[in-house]
Amino acid sequence: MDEPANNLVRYANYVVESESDQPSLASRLRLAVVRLNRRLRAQRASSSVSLTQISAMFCLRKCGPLSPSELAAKERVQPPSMTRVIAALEEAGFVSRRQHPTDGRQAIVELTERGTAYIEAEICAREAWLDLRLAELDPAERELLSRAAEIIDRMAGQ
Amino acid sequence: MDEPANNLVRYANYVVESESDQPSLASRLRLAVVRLNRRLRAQRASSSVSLTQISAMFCLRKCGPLSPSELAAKERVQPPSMTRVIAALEEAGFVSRRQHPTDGRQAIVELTERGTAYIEAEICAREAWLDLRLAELDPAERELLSRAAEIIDRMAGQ
DNA sequence: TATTGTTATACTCTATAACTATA
DNA sequence: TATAGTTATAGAGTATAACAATA
Repeated sequence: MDEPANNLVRYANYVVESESDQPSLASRLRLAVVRLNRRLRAQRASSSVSLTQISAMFCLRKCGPLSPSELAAKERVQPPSMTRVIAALEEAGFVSRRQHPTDGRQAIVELTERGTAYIEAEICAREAWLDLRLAELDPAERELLSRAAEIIDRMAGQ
Repeated sequence: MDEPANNLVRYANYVVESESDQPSLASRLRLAVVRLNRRLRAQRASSSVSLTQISAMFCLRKCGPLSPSELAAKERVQPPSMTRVIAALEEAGFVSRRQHPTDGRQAIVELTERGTAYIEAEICAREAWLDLRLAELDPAERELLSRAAEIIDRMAGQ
């Protein structure tokens, strides 16, 4: 798994392969992600739930109840950031908090029925803009993005 | 170009195709982009230039000198947001501002020599994290991400 | 002493509304 | 009156540092 030399070789190959008058793959992927993220955040106006909050709720739905620290680690943010996300979700009634049965320091955060329903239903409407953009692509492009989403998420989770 | 009915059909097909126990492509792509964006922003600590500023400089390098409004439109942000980006870049000496020859209201923003050098050189170092992640992929995955970056940027630019 | 979580504080990115200067 | 740009202000998202409670 840990083969820096090999990675460097492959990296060199990849650089050499790229056309010299075009930005690197890293540059292009970064700019694409920055711009799509900006557009997605701009769609939040119609909803009271932010992208960050939705991302955390997705994580809870996928993983089940988690402590704030676990949730912060999975979302790759610092604990104080997650404190704020959880507080907002709790106030909205989308997650509940209870004490850990044996460790008084820990809390356990889980989706409420309302939070689950929100994630499973309202998100579709919320994603209308992206859904439309995706619908304008041809099936091969969507298939490509589907695999790209998997790779990107894997990279971001490292 | 404008075929909503066709898009709806294709959208329906795409929904039917997806596995019912898996989040939609829109959800997965959105979460992947949010998480990678977060990781990329976290890499900014070592540099004084933000992702947003770099994105604007890339645009200037690609398009040549632009007015603040044109730059804001291309980056899909509001003019006041671009005002701040330009001010920061100007203070850092990466862009310069001059008056439009005939229209006194307009300004023209362009990369300085220093800004051009920055974009063409220092970005590579700045993207070390993403470069490493990309180097760990196999060539087919990088090729896939290269095409995905193109599609994503096109979607975000609409 | 180490871990979990929160509070305090600050910075970036973005937006809208209101203003100034020019056309 | 319309356009280009800036200033004022606000809110989201994130971080680090310092603190409290528990193990």
